[in-house]
This record gives sequence, structure tokens and C-alpha cells, in this order.
Amino acid sequence: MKKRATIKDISDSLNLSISTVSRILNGKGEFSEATRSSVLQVAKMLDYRANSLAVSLRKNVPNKVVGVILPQVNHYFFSSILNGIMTSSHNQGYMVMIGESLDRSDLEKDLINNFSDHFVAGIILAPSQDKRSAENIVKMENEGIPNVVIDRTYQRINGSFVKHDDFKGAFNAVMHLLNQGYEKIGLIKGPDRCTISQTRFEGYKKAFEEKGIKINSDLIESANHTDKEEGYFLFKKMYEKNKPGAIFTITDMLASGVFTYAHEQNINIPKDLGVIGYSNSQLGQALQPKLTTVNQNGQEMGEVALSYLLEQINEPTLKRQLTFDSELIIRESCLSS
Amino acid sequence: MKKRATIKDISDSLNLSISTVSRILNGKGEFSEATRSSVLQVAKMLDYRANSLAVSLRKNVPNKVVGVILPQVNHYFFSSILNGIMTSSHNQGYMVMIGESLDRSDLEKDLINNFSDHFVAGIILAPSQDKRSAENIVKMENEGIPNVVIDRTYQRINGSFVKHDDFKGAFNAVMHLLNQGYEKIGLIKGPDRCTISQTRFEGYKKAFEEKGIKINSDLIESANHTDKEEGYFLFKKMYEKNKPGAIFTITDMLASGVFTYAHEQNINIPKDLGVIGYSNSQLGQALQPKLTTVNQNGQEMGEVALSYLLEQINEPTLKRQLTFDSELIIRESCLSS
DNA sequence: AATGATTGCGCAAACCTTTGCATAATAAAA
DNA sequence: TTTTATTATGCAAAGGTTTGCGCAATCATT
Repeated sequence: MKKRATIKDISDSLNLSISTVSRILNGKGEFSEATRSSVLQVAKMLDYRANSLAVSLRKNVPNKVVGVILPQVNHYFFSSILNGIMTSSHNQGYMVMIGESLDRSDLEKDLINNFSDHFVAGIILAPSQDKRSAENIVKMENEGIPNVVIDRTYQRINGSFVKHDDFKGAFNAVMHLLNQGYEKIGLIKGPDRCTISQTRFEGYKKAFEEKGIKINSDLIESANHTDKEEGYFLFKKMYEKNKPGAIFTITDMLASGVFTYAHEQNINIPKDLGVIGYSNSQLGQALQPKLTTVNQNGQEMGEVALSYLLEQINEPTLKRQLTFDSELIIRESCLSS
Repeated sequence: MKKRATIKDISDSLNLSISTVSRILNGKGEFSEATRSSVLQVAKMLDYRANSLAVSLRKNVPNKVVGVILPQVNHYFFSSILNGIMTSSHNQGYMVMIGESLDRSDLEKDLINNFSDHFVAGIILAPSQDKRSAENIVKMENEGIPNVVIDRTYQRINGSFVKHDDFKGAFNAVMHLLNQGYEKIGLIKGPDRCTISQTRFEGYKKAFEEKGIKINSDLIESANHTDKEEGYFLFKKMYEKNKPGAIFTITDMLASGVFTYAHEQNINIPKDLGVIGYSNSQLGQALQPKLTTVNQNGQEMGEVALSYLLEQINEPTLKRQLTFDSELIIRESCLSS
């Protein structure tokens, strides 16, 4: 590493004290216009940029850095969130530090500690599905680290969060299938420990309840990993036994597995099988026919999360909460009148 | 922010000097076992963690943070790279700071400056397609920031890089199509300024040359954005005029657009039209039939890039270069014997 | 008992800033 | 001219660490 110019280099070269230079650079205090311009000139010449470490240390003020913890980053929805966060943060002069929790609360905790060690100004956290994640959230609170939780919020009453309305999203999707006249609507959900999945499940149930129809537990499967293969096999299993007329999957990936099976078996989508996925990932448009799905605007969620975080950094007691409305993107994978 | 325990809190509570505590915590210098254990105990009690700002400042040694610059993050290949980088870096006790260049060299430059301001130990850069990106690379070199460039490398002779063999990847893909007996093999490439695209184009040409076939420029289109719509329209245009027998697209996304058109027109893939994409993204498996594509192992590239960076951080003169072999993933979108 | 070697610890400087306070220089008022 | 107010600058401490050097205490050697 090449040595960077310090404030002292400037003051030396002008026979000024470092304090004067500092004040001029920060524009506070009194100084003459003449010295001001000379300082600025030399600063530019030496390509001076303040040592952010020293600044933070001295001001005892956090770094202009925000920490972000996501379960994983090569995942359509999460990377959209990250994208939103970065877009806004760079506009606000903040840098972003990122870590993956892999849905493990212990790694999550390590990350929080590391962020804290590096004096981030605040943390945006998409909690792991692990129950102990709740402890990590109170940990941040206790340490007084501004934070906003995104996507999975548990029963957070007193902190900031930004989330998507999974309940309504699922409800509307299933309702749509019901309204199109589909019968025997199956569900491929996630593991029980996943609160998101559970919430969508509630939406699924609510739709049936609204229509006065009992749900059939034979038409409900749980995927451990929401990947294509699981979608394929779980649907296969369900279809061979119960021939559902439609299926709602908790992710587009799972739906993609359904499509593969349907193709193999010459099941016509949407005539013989209605399919709705979740996330509005790029996958949906590639599928044939195009997938009806529930949109989650990760980008915007990220942007809002960051703005909430910044507000909280400036005014620690200021907590905000927002639940994004869900939107059903109707394409070709289920009948529509 | 709650006040964190400092080394002074420990020394005070034990009537020791700061220096002794520091030495014990760092395990260097002389001290008695008795004081050692008492210090350690108090440190744990107070939940002491060193102030990384102060450490970096004092040691005049960069933060244990690496900076990563990618064109965009919600993109299958780049987020895989990021994933690889993070996995390794966390293992090595490094945090990662991330920024998006949006393929603009000016933003790239800002990010490099910001990283430098925050004293990252090194930078992994996937350069923008902008020509001036080269300046940014020399800038890092001049400032003595350890760096490795990933994916797009220009003619970097003297620095570290990790890249994918785009030439061979394209060559093998097109060769495969030729060997399967396809004729009139079209290409949808990217804009001319994109070196990656150009390199794949070279591979395309080389395959024809090897077979002694002249290339037909009517079968070559350039997409500005490699999204689905462009793939659709460019292929439509090409097909209406020249009816290619196969098509090689520079990304899976573009291929997905080709599929949509083929479906509309009842063109049978792979019988009437062979298709090969690039990247081995999740899309490929969702397409019907499944897409033959060229695999890029972003994850592994990220891991290697990080290990090269760490080597270079420890030994600044140590530069390493690796070109990952490409691998054709043969699926169903082209005939195979 | 006197010397030397070893061990355990403290002092203070340094890393680069910011900032309250003091001082010097200038201008305005008496 | 002297006093007062104003303006421009400097001094030094502080923020949390690390580390070279030095000092004192202990132990081993004669």
C-alpha cells in the first residue's frame, strides 16, 4: 500500500497547523479565504482523502457503512434486495458490507459481531429461518445498533421492518385459482420452520375458508430445499395419488419442477393443470407457458429498508414499519377469464 | 450505540497497564500465566472486542476487509462469484464490502476511491465494459492496492486475474452444433464494446474456420441488453429472413427469448432448431426442452479470486493468473448423437 | 553478598483526525 | 493611542490501539 497524503502533509507544505487545515476541509470554524483556497489546492494536488478510520475513531461516530445480512446472495429475490440497498446507499454516501448467513443463526451472530467490530452505522438483516435468529435481533437492539429487518419479521412490534405481504400474496393466488374454477388445488410449501412458508400456507388456508371449502391435506407437500428437483418429485408424488387440478408453489423454482413433470406426462398447462408460483423471478417468463406468479419487489424493499435505516441512524428512536402489498402477475399458466 | 468495553476498561479493573493487557490479548511479549488468565477472564466478562478502527489505524495495516466491484449483483453469474468470494473470505476472517459499477467506469472509480478510503486490504474487480476501466485498474496498481480482476481481463499481463475461457466455451458450443450436423448456425452476441462478447464471437468464427466454412454475417445479430425480449426480437428478425438451423446465444436469457419465438412458430427444438446458450444459469433447466449451455463456475472463480487476493495481500509482488476451462453442458436443446 | 540474566510489567509515542480553548493578529471603536 | 471586538490560526487532548524501550523485581551464578 502506497502511503496516502495526510492532513499533516498539507499543513507542512503550507506552514499551517493541522487544525486549520482540518477546519477548512470540514468547512467549520473561521478561516480566511486565501488560506482556504491554498489548502484546497494543495489537498487536490496531493490527492488528499481523509482517513476514514481516524475520523470515525476520533468522532466516535460509526463508519459510513451499513451491514447487510442475507441468507444467500445468489438468489433472485435476495439479490434484488441487495441491489436496492446498494443503489440507495451509494446515493447517500454509504458503503455496504455484506455477509451470508446461510440461514444459520450462529453465522448470523458472527456477522453481527463483525459488523459491530467494524463500526457499521447500522444493519439490515433478513433473518435466518432458525428460531435463534430472534436472539440476534435483540442482541442488535441491546447493543444499540440501528437495524431494520427485512422479509422475515417474526412478531417484531417495536423495531423497524420492511416486509412483503406473504399472507395476501398466497391468498390472492389461491383465490385466483379458485375463481377460475380449478378444483383440488394443491400446495407445495417449504419446511415448517420457515415462517415465510407458514404465512403463505395461512393465506392458502384462508382462501379455502373464504370459499367454504375444506382443505385436503393430501394435496399439501413440504419441500426441504426449494429447488427444481424437489418440485418435480413432490408434485409427481402428489399427482400420482391425487391428481390435483391446480398447484400453488411457494417459489417459482418449485413450479419449474412441476412444469417438467407436466411436460413429461403430457399434462396440459393451464387446461388440465393450473400453476401459480411465487417471487416473479426471471424463471417465470422462460417457462412455457409463462408462469403466473406473485410479484415481490425486492429492489424497492431494499431501497425502503435502507431509507428506514438511515432515518434510524440519525434518530435512533425512530422506528418504521412497512408491509409491501403483493401483486399477482397473471400470465399463462392458469386459465383466466 | 452503546459504549463498547475498551482495553482500558480491562486494565483499570485489574490495575494493570494498557500495554500489558494489549500484549496478553495479542499473545506477544512476556507476561505471567496468572495475569494472563485474569485478563482473559475480565475480557470475556466485559465482552471485549478490539476496536478494529483503532487497530488498523495504529498498525497502519489495512482492515480485514476486501472490496468487491461487480457490474450488478442480481445477475446469476455475478452473484455466484460474490457467493464464492464470501464463502472463502469469511473462512479467512475477512469481511466483504460490495459495490455495483452498473458497467460504468466512473462509478467504478468512485468505488475504488471509497474502498481505498475505508482501507480495504484489497479489491476484486469485474471491470465494466467501458474502455476507461483499464485506467481504473492501473489506478489500483499505482496506489498499491492488491487486486485481482475477474471475468473480464483485457490484456492484463502483469496483474492477477481469474477468468473463464470464453473463447473455448464458444468454440466448443459451436463445434458441437456443427458436429451434430446443424447448418446455418446463427449467433446472437452482445454489443461490440463488450470484450466478453467479442471473445465468444472469436470462438464462433474459429469453429467455422476449423470446418472450412465461411461465416454468414446475415446470421449474426448484436443485442444491446442481453435480456429475453432482445433475444426474441433479434431471433425473429433473423429467422424471418434466413431461417437458421441452429442458434448460439451469448447468454441463457437471450436463448430464452429464442425459445419463446420458437414456441410461437411451432419450430421444434432441437429437431428444426438447435439452441445453445451460455452461463448455465437456472433458466436453462426450466426451459422446455432443457437448454444446452456452457457452464461458468462463478462460485469457484470467486473462491480462487479471493485466495489470489489474499496471497497478494501477504506478498504484494505475487501475481497469479488462472483461466477456467469451459464445459459444455449438453441437454436437450440440440441433437446429440 | 554482589553480579548478571531473565521475567513481568509500565511509560509514552505513534497512527490521523477533530475540537475546545487559547493566542496572535487585525480591524473597529473609544 | 489605547481599548475592545473580531478574525484567523495554533496548541494540545482525545479517541483505542500497538510497540520500542526502560525499569524493577525475581532468580540463578559466582
